Amino acid sequence: MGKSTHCVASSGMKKGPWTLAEDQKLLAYVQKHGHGNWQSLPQKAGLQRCGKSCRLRWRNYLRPDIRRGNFSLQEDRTIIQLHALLGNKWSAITAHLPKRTDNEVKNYWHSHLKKRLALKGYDPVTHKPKTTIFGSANGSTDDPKTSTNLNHIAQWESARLQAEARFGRDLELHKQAHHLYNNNDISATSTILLDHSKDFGPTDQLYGQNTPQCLDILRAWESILMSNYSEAAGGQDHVNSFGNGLAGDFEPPIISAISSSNGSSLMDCFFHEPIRQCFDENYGTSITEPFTAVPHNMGFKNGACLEDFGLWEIIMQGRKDCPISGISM
DNA sequence: AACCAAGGCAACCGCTCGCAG
DNA sequence: CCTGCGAGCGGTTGCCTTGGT
Repeated sequence: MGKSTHCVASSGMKKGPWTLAEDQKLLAYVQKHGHGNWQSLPQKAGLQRCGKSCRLRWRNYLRPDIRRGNFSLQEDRTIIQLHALLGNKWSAITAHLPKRTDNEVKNYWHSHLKKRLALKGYDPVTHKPKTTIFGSANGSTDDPKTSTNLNHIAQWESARLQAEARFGRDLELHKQAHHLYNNNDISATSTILLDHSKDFGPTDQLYGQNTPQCLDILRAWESILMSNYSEAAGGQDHVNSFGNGLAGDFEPPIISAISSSNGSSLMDCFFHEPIRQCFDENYGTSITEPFTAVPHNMGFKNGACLEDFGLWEIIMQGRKDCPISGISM
């Protein structure tokens, strides 16, 4: 283990809140020279701070690509779902929240989301109901809402296990596909991916070998909810009624996003109405909150967020045989 | 208006990880 | 392989703000 690098207040280093002048000094220095070695930066920049403090200030506050302000419902959901999957891995969670810092997400979790879950009777650590899954605190499951919530939690757990299993299989299959692709055996690559899509649906081939696990579980969960909803709705398509204008079957949501041409946001495509309702019931968020639309200039002409397809983009970059039309590369 | 408690958030601290020598 | 160092991560602290009395 390395020597501790924390700031020593007695050595003349300043601590506490940063002043505007300090911010300006740090900002100016980094913009001109880059941060380079954080340990030596304060001296070069003329700051009475330790390097660690400078690094933190830059990362969490001064960096130009930071989005501040309220978290959208979409971000809320992402945090909650990823926290259920990853636990307190704030950096990993933040990796899926563009322009947010891990510190901000962590604080937001502790001050807002955790409480919301607790308020709804869920353990913020396990994301399971605080009472036993087979009955409420008073031993009754008569309350239909409680019953629904428990059912959703069971579905979530089922999705998680399903996703874990699938992730393992995905990895192996895509290793094979990737190997063949590297050897220019496009035909064999397609065969593997198409066979795979028979089992798991076509979205998987979009991601290539590095399917993000979080998206995988979201899809798994969603597919369970969608199939259940379909049954409950007597086979009628209520799912697509929200806004992406698609008719008919329960298409995998990401494919819905890609094939939609009316400018609907990723929210519209990725999380259909019943899932929002379910989420609202489970986590107490308000569906009346305006959804943050994904800017239409982020990649897909229809508004789907290219960042969500980042790995696929990397894989497909420069390829002329991109299977989906209408995508800006 | 003054006080107090609670909440929110920026910053700190200690530890681990990864890498170079 | 071992050691030292810088960077990153997650938990915690403490100050400031806000809301209630």
